[in-house]
Amino acid sequence: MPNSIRGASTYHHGDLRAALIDAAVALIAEHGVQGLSLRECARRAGVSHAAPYRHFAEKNDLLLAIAQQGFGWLAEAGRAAMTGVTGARERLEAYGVAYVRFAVTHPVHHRVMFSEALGGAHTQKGDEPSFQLLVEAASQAVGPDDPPLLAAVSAWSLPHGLAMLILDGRIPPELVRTPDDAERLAREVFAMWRSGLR
Amino acid sequence: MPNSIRGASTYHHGDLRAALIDAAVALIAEHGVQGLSLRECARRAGVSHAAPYRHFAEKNDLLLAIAQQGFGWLAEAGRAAMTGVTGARERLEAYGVAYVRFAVTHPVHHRVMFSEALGGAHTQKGDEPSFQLLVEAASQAVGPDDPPLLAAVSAWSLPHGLAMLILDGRIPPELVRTPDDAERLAREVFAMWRSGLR
DNA sequence: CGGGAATGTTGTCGCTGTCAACACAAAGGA
DNA sequence: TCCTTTGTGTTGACAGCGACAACATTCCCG
Repeated sequence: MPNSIRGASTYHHGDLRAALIDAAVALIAEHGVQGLSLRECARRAGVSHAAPYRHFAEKNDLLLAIAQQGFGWLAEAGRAAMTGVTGARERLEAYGVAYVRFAVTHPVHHRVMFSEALGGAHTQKGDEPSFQLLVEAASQAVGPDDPPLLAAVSAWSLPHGLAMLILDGRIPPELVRTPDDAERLAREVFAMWRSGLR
Repeated sequence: MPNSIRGASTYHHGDLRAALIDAAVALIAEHGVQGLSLRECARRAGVSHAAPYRHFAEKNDLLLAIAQQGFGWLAEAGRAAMTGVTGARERLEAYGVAYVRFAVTHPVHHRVMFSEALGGAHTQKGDEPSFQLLVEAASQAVGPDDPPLLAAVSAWSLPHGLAMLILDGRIPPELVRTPDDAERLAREVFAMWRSGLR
């Protein structure tokens, strides 16, 4: 029972872990990953400066939790985008478009998921579901003898690069005002690689 | 006359600005952008903790200097890779391959160039030479009526995404042990988009 | 009802970015 | 030659941070 609901201030917060994650996401949205501070998160959660250490051994663990949340959402979005799509290449493209939309919809999560602070963390191993999804789709898009990994890397690089460029503000903002804009741009980029830039 | 050359310790360093940049690059290579510390840079340059402020108004300005150095090198590498290549699409691909090689050869610079800490900085405007180069090449690769910006974005996204994935360690390391490996991988990814993943 | 086990607090440490005040050195005009 | 100006490096200070230890409170389960 969080304080904010109860009104009265209880010694125990109730769901401090989730509150800290939310505060961290908000803080990163305001001041970037570099501007994240455990003490400020604690302040916003109405809790003392050392309380976060009961839930996260160190600052990076908080970032890791955000990343895990993001990878879960991404796998979900990718799965949803691919259901009903039958052609292998169409599935890859659907995943890519959903990838870009996810990045634009959850910019903080996407940035944290691929921030270097998580260097040696769990996402390095290929067992991330969102990545597995991609490799599966890729393996069906190439011949049985071709290395599926190469196809997966190829199919991942394009939406990943586009998403990064958008988040970094390198794409003219009028092209990506809304998630729908970003999705349309992603489709156009895919189309360009399918036809024009051959 | 730097202290290290003179042997004797002189009050004035001689080229502290460059020394600080080099120290910062080394530090980031060891501990990531988050692990960069002006005081540690000063220590490694054999100088007091506040000396860097005579050359950089704040920490971000040091990162900005690294980024500018990187953008210069990138434009240089891109120009070199495209000279002698005549076909418009071949030029775009040559730029992309050089882009990936640059990122692998100067990982710290590439990471800083696209780190969020530089948010509102100069690289946002499209007047970066390395970006101009890309737009020019793209405008020749599409029909005269097609928007060159879209082609540029498309041609940028793929190598940018691949470079990011490599730097983040998301590509199996045996594929990218050396810059030559990375360059080969980049060519294969381009080839895959040209033929297979249509 | 009682005693761990969680969870939150207070206090502390060293480190950092940044500023202000001061010290030294090089350059150039009198 | 001297002496002032300007650039550069130093010392000292302050607040904020991550992290730890010691302590307080509450929850839960036997």
